[in-house]
Amino acid sequence: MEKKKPEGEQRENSMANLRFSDENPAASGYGGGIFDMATGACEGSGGDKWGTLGFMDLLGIHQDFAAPSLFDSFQPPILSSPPPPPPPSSSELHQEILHEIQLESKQLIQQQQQLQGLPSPASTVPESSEVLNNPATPNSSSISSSSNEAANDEQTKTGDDEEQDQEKTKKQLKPKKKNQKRQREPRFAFMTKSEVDHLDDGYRWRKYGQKAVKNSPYPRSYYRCTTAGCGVKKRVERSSDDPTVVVTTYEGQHTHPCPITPRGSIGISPDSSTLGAASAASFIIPQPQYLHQQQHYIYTSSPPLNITTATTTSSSFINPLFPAFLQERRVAPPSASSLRDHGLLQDIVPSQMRNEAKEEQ
DNA sequence: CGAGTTTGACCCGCGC
DNA sequence: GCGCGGGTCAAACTCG
Repeated sequence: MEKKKPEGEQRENSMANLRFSDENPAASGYGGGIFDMATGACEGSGGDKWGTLGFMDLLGIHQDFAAPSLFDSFQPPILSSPPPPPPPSSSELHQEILHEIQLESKQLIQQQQQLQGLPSPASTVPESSEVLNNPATPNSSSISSSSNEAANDEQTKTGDDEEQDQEKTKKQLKPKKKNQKRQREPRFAFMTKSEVDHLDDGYRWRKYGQKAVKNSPYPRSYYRCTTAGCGVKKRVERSSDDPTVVVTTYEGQHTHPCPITPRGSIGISPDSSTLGAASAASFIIPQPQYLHQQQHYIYTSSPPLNITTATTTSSSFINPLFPAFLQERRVAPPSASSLRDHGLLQDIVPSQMRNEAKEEQ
């Protein structure tokens, strides 16, 4: 069995050059920007709005949880028009991300169309978000998580299942209801220029799988938050185009304060029930130990945020998926108009960054 | 001994 | 319908 490098050794360079990108900026009005930790300056579209923020600020030192009313203002991913095709010059990694974005957007839209008539602003929050944001309300109709499915299975499993059970023991079957699509939870992805695969974000993760990634020599690792009741997952993979870039995708929201960060409770109501009920932005990325390093960010989110105007008031924009360290400072998205003029990928990855990636190859 | 990792097998969704 | 690839499970294993 292969031995991992000591964690401490890995962390030394962790999160150097973080990048965040919106997974569907075309729909959300969000675009990428590179945040330079060393200078505090921001590059790329909308960078000026980032420029005044320090990294510690971004990481949510001044966290205050969003009130439900703020969440109500969150717009669902409704695309008025199909997203533009990715530019032909896109890297494979970015194309993959885009593909995922588009798929998820499509699925979410379909779900909304099916499950909702005329969505009101409050009800248009993607149901997948409700799942996450309401962990304490198992009666929520939107919940289709495995626990609920398991409960359903328990109820539906009776007589003729006994024979099947024997087969299942061998097949590791975890029967799922047909016609009940497995819902994808909201995602937040970011790219990290780092030598370390698994970034220490302060939460405790347990690796539950690893898969080889097609067209990439680097495997993708799957992690789950080890905190009981917290179903947050994250995928970590290294870009095949630029091995120095690690793509970390978070899925779900933490329902608990950061367990290992001394200041993990900063701004976080210790009452997790409050978080759940209010769909509070519990996606807290704590203060890592490597803040002194120069870091670049591109933020991403999924499902996409439908920021319909470029001037979406940063104070009212609270996405339950969006990391609190970005929300808390009301980080305003870059100009949406600048995003619509380009392909999705260009929105996700600022041109400068893409140039960087090319140069590095 | 508990927690975390590895790894092969399995399930499922999607594209062809 | 089939194959592929992504995602997950769980037994075996390692480590502290």
